[in-house]
Amino acid sequence: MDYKALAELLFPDIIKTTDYYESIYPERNLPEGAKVTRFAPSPTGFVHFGSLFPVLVGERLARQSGGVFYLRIEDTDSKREVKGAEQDIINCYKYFGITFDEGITAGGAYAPYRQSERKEIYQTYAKKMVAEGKAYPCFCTPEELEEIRARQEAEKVTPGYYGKYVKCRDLDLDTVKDKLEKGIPYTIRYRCTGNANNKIKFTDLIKGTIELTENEIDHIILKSDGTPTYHFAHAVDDHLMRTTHVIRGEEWLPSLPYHIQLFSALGFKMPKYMHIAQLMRLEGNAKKKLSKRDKGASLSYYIQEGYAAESVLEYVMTLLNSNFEDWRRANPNEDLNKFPFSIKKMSPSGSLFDLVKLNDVSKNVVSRMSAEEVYNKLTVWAEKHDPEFYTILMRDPEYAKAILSIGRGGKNPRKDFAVWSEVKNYIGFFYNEYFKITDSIQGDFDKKDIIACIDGFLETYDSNDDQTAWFDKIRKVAEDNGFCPSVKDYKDNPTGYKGHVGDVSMFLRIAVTGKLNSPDLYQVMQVLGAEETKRRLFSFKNNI
RNA sequence: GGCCCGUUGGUCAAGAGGUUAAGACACCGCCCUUUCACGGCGGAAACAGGAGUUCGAUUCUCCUACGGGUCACCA
Repeated sequence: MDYKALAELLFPDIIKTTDYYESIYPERNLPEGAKVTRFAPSPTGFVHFGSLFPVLVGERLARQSGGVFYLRIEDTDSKREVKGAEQDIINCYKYFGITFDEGITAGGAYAPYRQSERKEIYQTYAKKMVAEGKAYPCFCTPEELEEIRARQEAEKVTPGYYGKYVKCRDLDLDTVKDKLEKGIPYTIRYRCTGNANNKIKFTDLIKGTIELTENEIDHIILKSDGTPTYHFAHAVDDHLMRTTHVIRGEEWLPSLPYHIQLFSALGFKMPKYMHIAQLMRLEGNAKKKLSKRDKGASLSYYIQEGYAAESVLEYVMTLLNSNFEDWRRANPNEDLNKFPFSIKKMSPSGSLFDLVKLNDVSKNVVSRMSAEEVYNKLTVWAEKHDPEFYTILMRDPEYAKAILSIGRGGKNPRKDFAVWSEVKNYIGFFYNEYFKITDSIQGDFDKKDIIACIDGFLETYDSNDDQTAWFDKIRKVAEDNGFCPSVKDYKDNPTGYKGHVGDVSMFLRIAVTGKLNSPDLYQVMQVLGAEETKRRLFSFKNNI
């Protein structure tokens, strides 16, 4: 069989050689140990939360080693393509602070980074394989393939195009020419020399040494429209773009034996592989893959809810590297990127997504931010997702920041909210648009006493008092009205009083904030201002 | 079904042939406290099961169970 002639017959328009591509995409000139990683999504219009895992691993590994992290779009399946998806991907990751050194927007020396624009490259390599007898055209129709599958199912053997089930492996040149002339669609298949009875050993950087069954199937490398399948594109691109570490989901593990053959058939050096376990969620008692339909499966969900990018990154990092939380405790204010990310600390098994933990992590992250920082991020979020609140926040930035400063800073900051969408609930009462008495006084108190307490407070309230003086006055008001000035004393003798100073505080709190619970009332009044504080107190006692 | 991967408290997880088997989240109790948070202290809670190797196994080996992945002209 004249394979060279066959190659010319199939690819008459391909005139460049693989040597040409090898020379224009040379080995990268990087320092020793620098890692080249990539993120290679398909533009299907959905950015999965789980994709953050390989992305973050790739980004950290590359940046930590002085290497390159690039974005490659795998758009070889036009049927599944969604327009605008590319931009979604970029925007989504941008929000989380993930940037790419090279890719469809940044460009780079290994362009194009969109697989649909690399057709000629794939065909050049496919042509070479045909010329070397390592690939061949297959004219089988979908019906024929279905027939084969049915037969294999009946015979209870592994399905696939291999062994005695192969039809087109050794067609002679004239037959091929004839079919080509008739315009019969065809694919290019890899001529596999493997045997499923053989085992191969492989070392994955996360999973360790694993034993796999050799591939024996003549997989398709080029589809009938001339575009490559994932496997072939993976081999060609990751070789030509000089990827050193392939980081992907563990769903690729079963096709690894085939990839190994492909790299070898093409004469490529194998990259290192890291297969990351899937993120699960709990359904009843079963772990399920976090799927498209699940709330929270999409990265955009977190943007909408108003999770700070740092929060999500921090949470993902706790799942990725088991010692991250220890590091964080030792370095509470350090930049996340300073954490020495290590492959060795990655777990080989899949973890369960835990929203509660995410929220806890997020509360911690937000509590470490300055009021200024919170204000900035909050307004960016609100502008898009709560325009009314945004306008209100923008009206008086200094006031908003003063509100956000309450309980912030110091050793033990408040941890009130995990997401920006919660903030309005916490601080809304500072704005008259949102201020409303929603809670009612707890306990059995005489209306007259409540009014008397509020009046008593109003008489002596001075916004220039410090917190101690302020509270002493409340104690005094309590005492004057038959309430115990000390909660402890009250508990010893509950029948001797109408209530205690805490109850008086509750009256004031509800009058001023509308709620039973609030941040420190003294500071609330300070921020609110004497005038508004008094106005609310008057209004409350008059309407009680 | 074949092949592959995995299995330490409810969750994330550390760990080593001999440990009182860390820590975090959640939960419960107590303390602090004018509320809520914060913080502090304490509690309950785990090596999937069965063989084998070994003086000794949760750690090594095998089997079983369970969970997951994959078997496309999708990635």
